[in-house]
Amino acid sequence: MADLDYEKMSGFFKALGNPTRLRIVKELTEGEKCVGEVESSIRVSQANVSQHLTILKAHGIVDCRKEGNARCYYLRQTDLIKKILKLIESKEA
Amino acid sequence: MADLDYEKMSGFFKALGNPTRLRIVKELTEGEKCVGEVESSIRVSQANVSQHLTILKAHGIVDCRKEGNARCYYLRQTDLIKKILKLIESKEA
DNA sequence: TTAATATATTCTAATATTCATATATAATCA
DNA sequence: TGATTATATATGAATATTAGAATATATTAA
Repeated sequence: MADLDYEKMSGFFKALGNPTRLRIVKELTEGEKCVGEVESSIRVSQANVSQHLTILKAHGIVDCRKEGNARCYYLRQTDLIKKILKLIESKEA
Repeated sequence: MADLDYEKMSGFFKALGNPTRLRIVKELTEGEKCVGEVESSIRVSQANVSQHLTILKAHGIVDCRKEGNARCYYLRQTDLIKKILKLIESKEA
């Protein structure tokens, strides 16, 4: 196996290593949502949601598209993310 | 599904969200190693390795046992960790 | 064009992380 | 016992993260 890019790999974990971002990601496993929808479902300020989405996007976890004056965010690799979350959720303490 | 503990889950990701800790974890997927062995394989100072191992232990990722005056660290859930790492490693950019 | 809506960005203060240095502890050996 | 080996912990400086407040931008509606 070739050398792993630990910086990049750890960056992925780091992006998920914040409770608010994890909640956002979990919301998006249900499907694409715009910022306002995420904001109201997790009850975090619009600015903060936007900041976290920017971080998730920078790490390649989400992407977005415009729709009117809204921006719809979605997971880039839904299956991968779902599998990982499932593994962690099933992990006993 | 019951409410998820996002603090705890994100703590798990956060623990893996550092390149040095990820390298340590990767080393331990090969089997139990004592601090000195980890130190020489990843070339990080003893104190720093110890600090990172303490963090990994606090998040339930590793545990350790004494053997003489050495301490052997091992993954608590080897299969789970291996599965997760494999998923991430196979993920395209 | 102006107003309203949706989202992003900038700035700041509080807090957390990281690594290095120095020191402490604990087990083994002579 | 004292010396050595292996590991852990305390401290501090540099840096990063976080959330909130204020403001900016972009799209749509009037």
